[in-house]
Amino acid sequence: MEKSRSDCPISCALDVFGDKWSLLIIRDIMLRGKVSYSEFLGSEEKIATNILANRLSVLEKENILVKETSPANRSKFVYSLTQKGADLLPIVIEIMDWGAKYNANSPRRELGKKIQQNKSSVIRELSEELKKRVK
Amino acid sequence: MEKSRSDCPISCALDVFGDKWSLLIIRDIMLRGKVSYSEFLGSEEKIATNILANRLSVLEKENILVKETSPANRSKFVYSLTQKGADLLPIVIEIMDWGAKYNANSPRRELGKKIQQNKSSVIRELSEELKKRVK
DNA sequence: ATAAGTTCTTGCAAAACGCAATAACTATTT
DNA sequence: AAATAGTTATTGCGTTTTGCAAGAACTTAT
Repeated sequence: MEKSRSDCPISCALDVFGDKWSLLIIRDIMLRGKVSYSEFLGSEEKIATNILANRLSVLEKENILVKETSPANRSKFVYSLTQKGADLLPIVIEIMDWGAKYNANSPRRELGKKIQQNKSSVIRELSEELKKRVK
Repeated sequence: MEKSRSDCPISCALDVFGDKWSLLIIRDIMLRGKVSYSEFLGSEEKIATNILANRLSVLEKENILVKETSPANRSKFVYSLTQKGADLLPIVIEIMDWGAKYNANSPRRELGKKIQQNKSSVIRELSEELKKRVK
């Protein structure tokens, strides 16, 4: 059993994804269609390989991600969200909205504007999409 | 200017509060009526004094918190949320909901149950409350 | 003066991070 | 079956951040 700092749900959640990288991996899977180690490595934030390997193993252990061999290429692995992982969607969307609102260098693109106009419908629709590929 | 990893709003947001402690301080102010250094130190998660001092200065520099001398006790400081800080409320509430849903040791109390029943009304009402004491 | 309360700094050891190199594994090519 | 290429890690090492204990700086109360 891992040590948790307290029973506060916020504290427990931060014990899992309270760092600078975990939610970016979640974002890549959730919003950018990325599924593999090399695709995560390619993201603009340039996560280091050892950090990526560590986060993937933590997220898998926490049952947020599932790792499977790719059906197309059997030397490749594919990472998918579980329902627990897909349920992070509202958090990711809220963070995206706040970040876009308060960072001048983060212009809102299609999704960002849609969030601004009707956040709950974005969450509802993306949630349906995610449901189709949840493991 | 601080180095930001990318212009992605999620990445920029995590550059600010993507750690295990910042959102717990925000929680204390937002939901628990805490306002002072010693009150933050007293929280059950037991943040270290140097980490607390560092996080408070970062959050102040990022214009999420404002530090003022207490009107009641002039040897004391009081930390308040800015509008930018108060706008973190939806994120905090969503994290709280997710944490309560997936952590068996986080029983839902009054607020947790209210979030489960009608999340958007909780956010709306608390947002109004916060607006009254925003700096 | 002394004591007590509050906020913050310093020193030091431990853990996490960042970067480069390279290993392990599978599939493909020669 | 040897060599090559692609994917997913692991290792080593130096830097940064964290965690913990001690105590300093400041204000107020006695």
